[in-house]
Amino acid sequence: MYTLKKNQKLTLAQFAALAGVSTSTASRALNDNPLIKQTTRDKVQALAKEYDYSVNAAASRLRTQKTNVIAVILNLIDNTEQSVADPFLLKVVGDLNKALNAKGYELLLSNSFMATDNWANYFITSKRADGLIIVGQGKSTEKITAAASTGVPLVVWGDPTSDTHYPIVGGNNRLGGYKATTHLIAGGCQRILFLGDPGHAEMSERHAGYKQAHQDANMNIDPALTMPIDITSKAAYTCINQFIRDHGLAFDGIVAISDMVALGALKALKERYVGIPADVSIVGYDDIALAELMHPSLTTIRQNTALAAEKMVEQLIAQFNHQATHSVVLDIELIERRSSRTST
Amino acid sequence: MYTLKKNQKLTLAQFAALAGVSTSTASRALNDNPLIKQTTRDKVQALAKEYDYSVNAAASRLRTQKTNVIAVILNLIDNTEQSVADPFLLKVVGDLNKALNAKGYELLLSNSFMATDNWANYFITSKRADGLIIVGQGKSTEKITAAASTGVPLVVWGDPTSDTHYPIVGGNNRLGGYKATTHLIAGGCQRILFLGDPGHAEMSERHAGYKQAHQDANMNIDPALTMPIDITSKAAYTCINQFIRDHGLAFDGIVAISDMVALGALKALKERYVGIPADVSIVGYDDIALAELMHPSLTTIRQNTALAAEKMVEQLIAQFNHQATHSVVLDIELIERRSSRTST
DNA sequence: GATCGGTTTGCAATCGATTGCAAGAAATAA
DNA sequence: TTATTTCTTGCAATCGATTGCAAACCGATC
Repeated sequence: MYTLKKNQKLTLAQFAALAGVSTSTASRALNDNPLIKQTTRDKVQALAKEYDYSVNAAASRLRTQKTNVIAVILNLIDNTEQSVADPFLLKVVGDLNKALNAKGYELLLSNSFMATDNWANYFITSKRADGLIIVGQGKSTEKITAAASTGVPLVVWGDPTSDTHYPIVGGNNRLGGYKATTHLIAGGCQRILFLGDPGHAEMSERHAGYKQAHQDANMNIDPALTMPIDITSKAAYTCINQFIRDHGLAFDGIVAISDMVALGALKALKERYVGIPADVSIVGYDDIALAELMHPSLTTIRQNTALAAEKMVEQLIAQFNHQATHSVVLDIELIERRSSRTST
Repeated sequence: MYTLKKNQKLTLAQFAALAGVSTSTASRALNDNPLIKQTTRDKVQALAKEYDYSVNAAASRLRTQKTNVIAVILNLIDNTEQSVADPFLLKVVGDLNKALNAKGYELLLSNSFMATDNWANYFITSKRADGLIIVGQGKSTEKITAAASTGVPLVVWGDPTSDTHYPIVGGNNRLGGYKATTHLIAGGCQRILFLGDPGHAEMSERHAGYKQAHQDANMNIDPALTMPIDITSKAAYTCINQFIRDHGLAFDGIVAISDMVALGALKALKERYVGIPADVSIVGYDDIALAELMHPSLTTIRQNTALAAEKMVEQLIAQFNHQATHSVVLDIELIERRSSRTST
């Protein structure tokens, strides 16, 4: 008994012998196949626990052509260092992990720097995973389009209004940009900086919302206030410093493309003793855990990543079942905190 | 030609036929086996690219009994919500991803909540991964010990001074606690709070450093100043508020167990208009990206996670090669910023 | 032209679980 | 008792790549 437990490499055949059944019965019993009598199933499953037997995943995957693994690819923006350190991205990964596990899938983590260029080939054809979840559209969507065109099941976190043949899950970016800007305008801001690169799909939508908000308020839009920077706090910090050096404090509000960007801006302003929100109001994006901890706490647009993760998994599974899929736009929410003046 | 490319499911046999060689030659050529003539290898590899052929990982794993996958388990502290959102943990994951990829391994992400209780069995025996990297010792090390006792290759991120049969990689926690505390004492602090639960291995070491620093400075240690809280900013926030309500501002320094904890404390203090560092100095731990962005920027103990990740992978690979392994203590570094008074 | 040494290639068994099909057991009907 | 139906179970082929061993090949030497 004991020695058997120690013997790690129980094979299904050996285990079936122990249980006194054939391999087919053993296999079916372990998979709770109703073809097998309930009492037999119970007995076999109990024995499996006792002997620490578990199915060889490699063999099973070879035979069934299913891996129950989903590859999650962090599609970082190429040259920049938005990097794997971005708390928001990692939060998404954490939520995906939870959502996938809930559906019985495992999560294989990759980023766009490693792996090959041919995602479909590397992950799917070679049977490493059953589907792809790509976090971020990057600046170009070439690789994504290429993968999708091979018919590989995939879902993207990005801007859901993009017109694509694959489903995209994301927040309502235009509304987010709109709400953020409107909130600042309501608080009395006249000249609002937009910190983020509109060349990127999601950012472009937010920028559209930013412009819309100006129009609706009959304010004209100064293109010089749109700063196309990388999505990092450092870029924001540098940008604000540079801007003030060049033009003085020629703004009274900031719409930042992420909380990290907002924090970088905040730091630059504080160092110059600019009052927040007295002199400049700031709105971030994402609502990462730290937004609330800042001083002043950061007004921001919250994205519901847990729900997003569920939706992504849902859309992916739909593809496995050959059901129709569609992009999903998630509601966003303005979280008012202390970094912005309240409407008067 | 074109139709062939579209036909996704090329098998090695079919591919070999295309290339005009046997499966064995094809297989060897793809693996750069020197048995095969160089020109043949080149030809086969070129063809593989052209036809988008890649080996079926499931079949390969079944045959070779190697997966080239490492399972990374976030060993969260059970009841609390240190959660997958902790930036430090996720930073470690990001670094591990990089270090593993560099050595040709893929990263399967799990956390202690999912999966089964029997890690060795679930991941290794069932051939899902070749080894385990466990991030965090949790509050009990039962599962780890159980897994290690089966002889499974594993490495732990935790307190390397723990006496174990498996290698642990981690920072010099005692020195970290010591340096943090000494720094505060040098800055004139008299009553220093310790925010973190000494019941946890790493924390216990840091606490030992904290005590040592007091002794070396001939200061006595007030046990009432040690606050055994969860590793979350929220717990810290609550704790500080409670403490001040009960005892007033009966401290002038804080050693926090993580930057997140420090930030929670910081928030509570700022809300009460306590001057940082004028009234209270704070030192965090980890040096997450946000430490620098805080206002005041956070003095903290930096852990070199990138190096740690490399060391962990190294120790794991050593086990694959049946070489001796050992725990690794990494240097830590005090990063002086603005949340603490400088030595006078 | 036969033989030898060395290089290059191919045959066929193997890894372990799954599953279509068919046989065996049990239960019911005639 | 035998025929028929309904449950259960088992046989054996299959998934696709790898690799020990042996065969084929090449040029050179005797």
